[in-house]
Order: sequence, then C-alpha cells, then structure tokens
Amino acid sequence: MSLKYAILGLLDREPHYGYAIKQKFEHMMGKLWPVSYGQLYPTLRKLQEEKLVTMKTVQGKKAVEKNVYSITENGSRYFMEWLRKQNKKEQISIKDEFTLSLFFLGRLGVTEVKELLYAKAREFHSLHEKYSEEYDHYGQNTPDYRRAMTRKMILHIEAEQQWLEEVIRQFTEPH
Amino acid sequence: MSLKYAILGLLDREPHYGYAIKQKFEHMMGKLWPVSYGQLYPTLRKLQEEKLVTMKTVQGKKAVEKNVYSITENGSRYFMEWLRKQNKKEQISIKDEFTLSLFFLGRLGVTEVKELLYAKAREFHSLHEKYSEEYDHYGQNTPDYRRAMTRKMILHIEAEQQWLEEVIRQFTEPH
DNA sequence: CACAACATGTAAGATGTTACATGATTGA
DNA sequence: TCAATCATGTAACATCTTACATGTTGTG
Repeated sequence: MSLKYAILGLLDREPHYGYAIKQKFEHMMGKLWPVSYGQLYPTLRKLQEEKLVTMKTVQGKKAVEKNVYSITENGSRYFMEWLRKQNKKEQISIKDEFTLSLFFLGRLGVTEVKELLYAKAREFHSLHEKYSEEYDHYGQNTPDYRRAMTRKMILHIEAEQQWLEEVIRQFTEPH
Repeated sequence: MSLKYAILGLLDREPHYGYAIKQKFEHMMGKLWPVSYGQLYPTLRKLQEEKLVTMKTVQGKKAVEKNVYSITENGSRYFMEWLRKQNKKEQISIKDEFTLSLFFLGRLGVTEVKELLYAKAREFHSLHEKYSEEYDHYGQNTPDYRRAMTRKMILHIEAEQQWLEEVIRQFTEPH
C-alpha cells in the first residue's frame, strides 16, 4: 500500500497519537480499509527511525501517557513527492482467489460448477445490495470521501457481476 | 492470494517442474499475475514440508537435473476443499495508493489537483485502449481463460474510469 | 461495578518483491 | 559464438494479519 503514506498524510495535517490515526483513517475509508495495531505501531517506529516523524510522550488525564506523533520537514517533503506522482502509475490488479479457482473448475462436474457460479452471483448480489443501501442512506452531512469510497466499491462489484455473468454465459452456452 | 493453490491446481492435473509452473501459470493469467522465483521455490519447499506435494529429481538432457513436483492425496483433498468454498467469500478490495492519495489532495492547489486528475484519466484511457486492443486481436484459438482475464481487466478499468469521472465532476462542480 | 472505548505495544507467521548467484541448452 | 531461454535456488526486505499482553478512563 502503504499505511506509511496514510500516516504521513494525516500527520501532515496535524499531530496525532497512534490510536487516533487508526480511528481517523478507518473512518475516512468507510471501514473498507482496516488497520491493525500490529502494523500501525511498528510502522510508526520505522518512520521515526527514518526521521520522517517524531514522537513526544505527553501526560494525558491522570495516569495515561499518550505518544503524540508529528511529521518532520523531511517527512512532509517525502509525502508531497509521493502525492504528486500517484497519477503516473498504472497498477490495477485483478488477482483474487475466486478468479484463480475458475481455472480449475474443470475438476468439478458441470452441475456443481453451475451451482457454484450461481451461488457466487447471489453473493455479489447481496454485497451490492448492502453497499447500495448504505449509499442511499447517507445524509447531507455525510462527507464526500465517505460517499466516494462506497461508490467505488459499488462500481467494482458491478464490474465483477458483469464479468461473472459473461463467464456463466460462456460456460452455459455451447461454443 | 495464494500461489499455493495455483501450484496445487496445476499439480493436480499433472506433475510439473518448478520452472514450468511459473510459465504455465503466467500464460494462463495473460501476464496479469506474475510469479517470482523468490516466492515459487520457497512455497514449493513449504508444500513438501506440509506433505501436500512430493519432489523427485530426474535427469534431463545431459547435465541438467530437473525437480519434478507431484501432488499427494492429501494435497489433492486439500485443494478440492479450497476449490469448493471459493464462492462463499465476499472479498472485493479497493485499497490502492491512488485512492489513498485522493484524501490528501487538499494539500495541493486547485489547478494542480485538476491536472493530476486529468492526467490519471488519460492514464486509464491508454490502459483501457491497450487491453481492448489485445482483446480485439485474439483469434479463434485463443483460450477462453485468456480472453476472460483480459475482459475482467477491461471491466475493472471501466469501473475506475467511471469513478474517476464522478470524482472529477464532484471536485469541479460547486456544491 | 461492569463494560465499552481508549491507549500502547510485541511475537509469530503469511505472503510477496527485488536483487543476487549459478549454470546448462538451444537456436541464429 | 553469443544471446535467449531453460532451470534452480537464496537473502534481504516489505507489507500485513492474528493473537497475545496490559492497563486506564468514561458511562450507564
């Protein structure tokens, strides 16, 4: 990915502590891009080693200590460089286990294959419904980025549906 | 992914040696799913440790030794189990660096953002053209799976294009 | 007081890429 | 003979997930 740039981007706006980075990022991404602490904290440590962020421990309420992370000048420059070249890469990926499995469906009988494909189509249908519903229920104060992420998900599900339909047709029709 | 299942699937048809697994798999996937030796050989070793495949060294022409890998009964069972449950998972993913970068475009001026977005649109356009051309030039003896992979790529590029158009519209129009 | 949310981390392992290292065989 | 292809691997690193481990603070 990396989480690295997400962290730098958030810190480039204002300092955050670790926990808040996770919360904010996942909210931005509409839960479509989860972050684990097992990745977050090691990445923050690494960014410190690379002098792209600094950490300062501050006293929170009573007994809690929070680690506030800030971006350095180098970090900011590094981030802006990354930001400016994101439009130059062609990198759409269509690697997924379901697609892989299609190559081996010959091992199964025709009836079973049909059942599997139809079941997958139903799976896509309910997924589409789920996100469409979410999308339709957004209110006036739903941030644009949240709406955009859900919309992106819907469009890609529709692409998958379309593709699966074509695959089923090819498998069903004699050729 | 895993490559693991791709290997098992190929070996489930007939024994292969390592090099051939890479060639065959990449041909199947129309170059849309590259495999590195740095992943292939360690995975083969691991599959042996798990008793899912066996290896036998055979004498090739003259001085070459080839390692022929075969699937075991356990491996075959394990693979078929995997194959049958691929229709049950909902796992479309829309995590990519470009999408991430959109959240931070506020750091750039309006003119620069517009330029970046249009440049990305052009990038998608040429990518679409590239795969469409490939698709149109397939002959009667092009295998179905090859055609299907390219078609899948095209559909997802179209989804990206559609989405980008909407993002640009939202960014351009006052709201 | 109990439970959810806040807060910070480590350990082990899965999965993958890039670069390095070596050598044989085939075809132009 | 020279380059492409065939053939097998290792080492280092990058990225990410899951499970574990610990403790505080706010709310009903």
